[in-house]
Amino acid sequence: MDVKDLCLGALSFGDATGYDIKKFFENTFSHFFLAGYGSIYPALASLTAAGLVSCRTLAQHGKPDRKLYRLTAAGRRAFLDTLRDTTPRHRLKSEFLVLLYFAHLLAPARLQAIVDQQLRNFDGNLKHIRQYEDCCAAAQPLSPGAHFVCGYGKAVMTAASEYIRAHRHSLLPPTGRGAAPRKLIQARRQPVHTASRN
Amino acid sequence: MDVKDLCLGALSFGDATGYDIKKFFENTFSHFFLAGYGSIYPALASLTAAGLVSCRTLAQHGKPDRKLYRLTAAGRRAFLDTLRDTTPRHRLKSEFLVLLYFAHLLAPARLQAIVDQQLRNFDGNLKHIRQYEDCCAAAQPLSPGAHFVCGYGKAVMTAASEYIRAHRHSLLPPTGRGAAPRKLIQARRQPVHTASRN
DNA sequence: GAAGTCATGTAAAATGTTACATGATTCA
DNA sequence: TGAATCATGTAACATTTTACATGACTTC
Repeated sequence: MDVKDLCLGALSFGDATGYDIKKFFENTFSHFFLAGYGSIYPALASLTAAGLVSCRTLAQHGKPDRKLYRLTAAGRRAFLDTLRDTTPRHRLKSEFLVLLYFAHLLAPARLQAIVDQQLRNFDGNLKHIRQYEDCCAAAQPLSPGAHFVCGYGKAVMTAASEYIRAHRHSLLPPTGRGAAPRKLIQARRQPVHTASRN
Repeated sequence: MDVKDLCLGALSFGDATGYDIKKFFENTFSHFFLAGYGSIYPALASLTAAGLVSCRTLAQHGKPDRKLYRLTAAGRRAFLDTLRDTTPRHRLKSEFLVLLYFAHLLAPARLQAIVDQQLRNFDGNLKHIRQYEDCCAAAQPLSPGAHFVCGYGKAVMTAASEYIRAHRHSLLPPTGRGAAPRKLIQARRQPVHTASRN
């Protein structure tokens, strides 16, 4: 399932331009699927060539023409096929966790900054989801799928935040006012024969 | 942060072959970073060319020669620089959630299968993390980073599982013994003008 | 006056996945 | 006898990211 398929999905809710589709992705999928213009515009071009979407060009003054895309019957069928056949993968790619795994090689201040930044990100994402829910719910009730997915995002990010807040101390060397005078902990050089056998 | 950097990280725990490194990734990073041979072997070749790792070839009978890689001083420095400079991103890419977002276009049986499969995956991953913790802890206490990252994985996947178990019914049309005789719910055709403006 | 929004795209570079190719040994 | 483990790699393909290029209008 790639950006092309997601574009079909976005268009299943109505006609849109590439720009609109990016907005839609940001509002709706931001916490589990992202795409930039550099993949959306080529995807739309390729879908048009394949006859899965059609395109009406609307002239504008000053700005580039708006290109309004619409699902064709073939496109709708293709999307349903994708939904039927796609293997539901679920992959996390986290430099954040990699860095924390190597906490013993990081300066304490760096570690602090990384953790704080991630907590802010989660807070921002949570806020974003809540806004999306409120703003959509004002217009019409969210579809069950949208509702489920928002709830999932909130549940997971809340759990992640709580875990981080509860356990961040275990990564940091004991420091600060009231504690014992700051003792720099040396990054232990690991012995060079853990993973090898023979 | 790419596979090359992760290879340096793996080698920071000791010399290893490409094969060992893949094992290491699977044991250690599997829930937030994966790489296959097709990216590991080229990465090691390129690191060797760049002088960040050195390579000893050990002949074997029948099998291809083992190539034992070791971090060079430059490699160790490069890895520390990466740890210092990498922006800690954290991205989920989930076809699972995309499919659920479009629950209204999925056959009920398909929806069931998707959800069940994902729950099994989470259970499997949780088991995998627990085994890793137990097996490592038997040898030596886990590093704080490793411990934190395992705990994070468990916390998040547990929350995800619980959320799914608690809310999956909201995706499925009411069905089954005891309930009202199965009433097929038609996938509502969405009107075609939600996302467009103008 | 600066920043943000609307609006399109291309091209190069980086990255990663998949399939292929080989083959002995060990375990059930 | 078949599957799994050990062990390497290449080549083609797919995909994504990043930077570039343009430019008017609106809001602070």
